Amino acid sequence: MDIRTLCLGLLTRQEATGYDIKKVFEAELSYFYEASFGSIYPALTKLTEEGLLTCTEQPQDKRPDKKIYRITPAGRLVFLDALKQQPGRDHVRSDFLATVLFADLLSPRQIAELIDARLIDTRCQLAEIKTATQNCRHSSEHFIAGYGLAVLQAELAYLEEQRHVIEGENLAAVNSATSQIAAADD
Amino acid sequence: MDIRTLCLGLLTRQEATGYDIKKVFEAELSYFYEASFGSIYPALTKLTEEGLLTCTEQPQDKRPDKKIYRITPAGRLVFLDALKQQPGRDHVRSDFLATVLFADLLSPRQIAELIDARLIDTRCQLAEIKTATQNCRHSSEHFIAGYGLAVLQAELAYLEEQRHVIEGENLAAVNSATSQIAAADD
DNA sequence: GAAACCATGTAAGTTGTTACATGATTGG
DNA sequence: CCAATCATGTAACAACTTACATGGTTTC
Repeated sequence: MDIRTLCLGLLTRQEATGYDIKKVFEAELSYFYEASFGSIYPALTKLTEEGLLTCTEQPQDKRPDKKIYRITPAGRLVFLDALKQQPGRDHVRSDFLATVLFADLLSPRQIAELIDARLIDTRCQLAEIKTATQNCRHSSEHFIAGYGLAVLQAELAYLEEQRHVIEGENLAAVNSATSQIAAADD
Repeated sequence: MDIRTLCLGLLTRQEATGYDIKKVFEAELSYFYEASFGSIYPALTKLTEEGLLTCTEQPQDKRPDKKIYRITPAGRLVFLDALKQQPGRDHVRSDFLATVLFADLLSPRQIAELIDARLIDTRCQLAEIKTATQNCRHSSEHFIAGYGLAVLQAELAYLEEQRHVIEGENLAAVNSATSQIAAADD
């Protein structure tokens, strides 16, 4: 699902400005989607040209006019149609794991720093999701936030329990990782 | 880290053809990266032009020549430098979660099908990683595979335990505290 | 007084995918 | 006999990011 379609979807919930939509991407959706103004504003403009949105300009003192977008019946139909498509696989892109893949080219200290930073950032992300969840109105938003929390917590636990596998450079490390994978078979 | 850099990194391990590299992306890296031939082949060509790789053509009967790439000392330096950059946040893009976000627009049956398909696919992905792991030689590869397994298992558990939140037709209990949004929908 | 927030938008650039082009070989 | 595997590559396209452009307001 592209940004354009997601914007349309968010507008099935309530009217919003481009700025509002950006905030939703940064909060509720931050775990599984990202979007910059450079993709949101053009998407809204084009959806409006196509008759899927309407736009009301609300003048403001000493600021650009606020453009409030609302979905049209046609827009609703188009979105419902997009929603019926069966979703493909998730796309995960992790610079962290790509770096870890080449841990043998880094010093133990660099590896330790890498993982420490990751732990901090993951905890930070957990806190962000928890904060964002307080504004959720739909049960589906809670479900999604919970999904993100479950994944991040699993990552934290794995990192804490298994970091020694890449931090220590001995053979025992390999055996430990292997047994972890074997245990997962159950 | 872009595909180009990852190709360079994979070639620090051992020589390979573009085809070989594609297989690595489909197996060991499948959980957290994707790459098509359309990005791999041009990347290898360009890296070779820049002197970071060498290429040996090995003629084959009734097939295109096999092009075997090897990393140069310069290539190794460039990669090590890229590896020292602190990795940014993961990028996750999930059509599934984007769809779930609008679960209230789908019928209970559609939601059930959506989740059933997700469970099947997640189990399938788990199996794929387990299979791919059998070829791992480095402890870091085991670590990464374990990471993927840990995340996927957390997803499975969450889905199985929490699917009722979005499936239940009687959402009143879940929503009661916070649902004042009906007015926003027309 | 600096940072963050509010509010919009565009243009250039990056990065990647999909589809096409070619074509033999092997396994179920 | 059809699908998958082996093996390379290009061109058109899609989608998104970054940086630029503008500038007042609120909060620490």
